[in-house]
Amino acid sequence: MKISTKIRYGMRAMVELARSKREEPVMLGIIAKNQNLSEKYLEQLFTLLRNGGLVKSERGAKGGYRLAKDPDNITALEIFEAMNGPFELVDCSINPGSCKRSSECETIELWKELSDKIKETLSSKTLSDLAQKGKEPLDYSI
Amino acid sequence: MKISTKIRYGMRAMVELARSKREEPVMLGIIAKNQNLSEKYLEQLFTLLRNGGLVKSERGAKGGYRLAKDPDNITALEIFEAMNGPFELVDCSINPGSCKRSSECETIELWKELSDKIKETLSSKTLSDLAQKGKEPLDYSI
DNA sequence: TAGTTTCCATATTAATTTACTATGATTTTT
DNA sequence: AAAAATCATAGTAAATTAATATGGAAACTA
Repeated sequence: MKISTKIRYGMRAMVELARSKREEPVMLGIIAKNQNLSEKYLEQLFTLLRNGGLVKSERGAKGGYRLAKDPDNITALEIFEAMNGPFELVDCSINPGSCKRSSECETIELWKELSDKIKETLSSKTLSDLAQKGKEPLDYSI
Repeated sequence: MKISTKIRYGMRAMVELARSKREEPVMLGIIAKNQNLSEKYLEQLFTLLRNGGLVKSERGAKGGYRLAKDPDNITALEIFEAMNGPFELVDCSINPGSCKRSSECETIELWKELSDKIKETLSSKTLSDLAQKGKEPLDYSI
């Protein structure tokens, strides 16, 4: 059980956006360079963030991305779920039909409790919390 | 981020063992049948449990497996780690060299905290706790 | 002691998921 | 019209997962 790169990249990209002091939207090229990712791949990740309602995009030259909400109101769980879909450790906790043992299963409660703890922990952290760990705001001026 | 079948099967198999009221060791064939798994596959899973010091085996006819410790002294985390190796959500939390961004990473703390919460939750559950969820002890008499 | 029953060890494989790369269209500014 | 950016979708290589397959070794039983 590992955190996928997709989730880690998405989380870090959001922190970068939150640390930006630009008034203008931030181009993917900048973030891609800072995070050592290809711009094309990062585009896919930002599609997920956009679909999750966490960033807004502006197209064309001078376009880019900005946060869709105040970073105080964005939790790590939201970012996680934008990247990875609704959080669930086991399918049967949401859809009991996915496993025919679920009615008699002695371990389903364990996985439910663990899922709840994880969600609780992730939703207690805001993007502001994460962005403050970075030393200074990002300027992006050249 | 899902719990693998390997971990889930291992956890359930341990609960079955814990619920057994036999004095004799339990044969894999019984557990395989109850859990709808092939005996051959279950053998591999029990090798992991044995290497983890959680079960003891007896070979030959009348052989089988039994718990190596009192179920009060076996935690869900031990079972998890026997099946999946030492628990870590991200490599960089243990080996910072695995990611060259780790010194400046704003999210590493998040993953560490989450890892700790998960370990804490899993180690607070004993095999006894899990076994009690099952209605009655298993008899395996024919 | 021959045969059966059980666990032990390792190799192989099919399916799925992950982590991208590639191609090209669309929108906006200059 | 050209350039700069996002948008959409297809394709793919590598890794991981979830098994199956094959044969051996130990212990009990007739």
